[in-house]
Amino acid sequence: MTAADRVYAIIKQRILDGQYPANSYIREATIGQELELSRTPIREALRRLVSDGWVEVIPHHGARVVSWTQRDVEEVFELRVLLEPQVVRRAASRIDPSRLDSLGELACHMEQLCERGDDLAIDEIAGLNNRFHAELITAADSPRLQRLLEAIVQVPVSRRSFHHYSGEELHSSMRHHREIIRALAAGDGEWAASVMRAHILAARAAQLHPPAR
Amino acid sequence: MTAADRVYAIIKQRILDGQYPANSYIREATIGQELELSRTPIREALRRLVSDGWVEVIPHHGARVVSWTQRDVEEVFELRVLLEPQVVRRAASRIDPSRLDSLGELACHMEQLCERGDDLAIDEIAGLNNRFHAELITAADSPRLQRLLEAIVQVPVSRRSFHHYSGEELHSSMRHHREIIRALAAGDGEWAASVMRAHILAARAAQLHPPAR
DNA sequence: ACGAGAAGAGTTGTATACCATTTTAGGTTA
DNA sequence: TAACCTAAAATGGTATACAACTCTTCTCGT
Repeated sequence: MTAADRVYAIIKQRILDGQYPANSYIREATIGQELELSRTPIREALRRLVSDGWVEVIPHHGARVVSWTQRDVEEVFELRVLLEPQVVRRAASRIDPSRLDSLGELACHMEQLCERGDDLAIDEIAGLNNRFHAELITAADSPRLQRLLEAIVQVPVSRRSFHHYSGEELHSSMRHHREIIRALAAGDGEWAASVMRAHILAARAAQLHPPAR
Repeated sequence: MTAADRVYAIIKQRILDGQYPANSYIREATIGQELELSRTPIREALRRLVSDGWVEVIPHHGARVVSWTQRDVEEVFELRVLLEPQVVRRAASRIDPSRLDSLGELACHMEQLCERGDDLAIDEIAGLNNRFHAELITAADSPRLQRLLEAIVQVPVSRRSFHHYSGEELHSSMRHHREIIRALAAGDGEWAASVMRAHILAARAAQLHPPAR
């Protein structure tokens, strides 16, 4: 792994952490001094972040962390509704039993955390949920589909999404996981895709129209 | 236009020409000497080509021209079947009359060329067809959808695709264009999406199973 | 003869430097 | 007060030198 790769990962992580807030500028010299690197690998990392849509460049002024509007969130959900069902549609005919098992374990773990229901548990669920989706993408065995999803499913959107869920919505999400596993085990891609579609649309509804609590 | 821009264009052209064959390595120093530039702008051009999917970088080993397998082509069509209908689904409720007019002109122009039927005309049709799809994407007004499509619809796939068409397939493609325009004029996104889906699936069939001629 | 390991060539990765361009802030002047 | 000018600071583009890595090949020991 080269220095530019590391810088890319570090900056991305800091954007996710909120350490680099939206609309803030990332100074090449500043981060270069901090990591004890020259501007060269920093610049390369920033270019990649630009082409991946994490930051935007204002000419002669710098690299600014992009800010997300409501419209951006809607655009992402619109695309996820198309692509994530395709993931499981493919996975249904390709997944092997061992991966089904690990999906089951993830679902089980998430359900247990769901019973606790506190904020920390919800954070953990978010992490496990990401792993769940990542396993599915691997099972789908389509590098391009994976790349597209990674390009649009910015974690800023999904990271704290479960905090928008009501208890009912959270349980519903868990049931979706189980049903997707059953559909995959049955090798039924359309069934799995339908559940996934509902899963994403439910997430969208929770995100866009947070229930009063 | 910077030197890096020129290098980008030159390398891309050479890949299309076959001057840089698939799986061959593009040496930074070699092309640098040839164009009398340092490695810096060449590197930047290569990085851009990587993010556009034309070449891939093996760390410490070099930039290799990507090779397309049958599977890659299938993957791309699978994604286009999902995304391109979404383009027109959105466009149906957003397109304005002037753009409908220019789509009509493009369709008209393509139909005239279609009557000629020689190889040169078919090349021209390919260019106009790209413009047709580009207009639709603009009308869809979704930067992310646009980015995803640009990321997967590599010209190596679409460039010579019309040469695979039989006369019947070519005329069918022209009728699809007209029907998409009618559906958009009617503001019916699902109609337009269905035709587009057929349009892409027809292209896929022509590409994957060339008819005996 | 054969495998392990080292040396070397070739290539990419990074540091540093230079100048141009542009923006911003601050100060000056009418 | 307002317009203008200037200098500082940052990026943008490129060149060059050196460091680090990979792969190949050749040697050496068994």
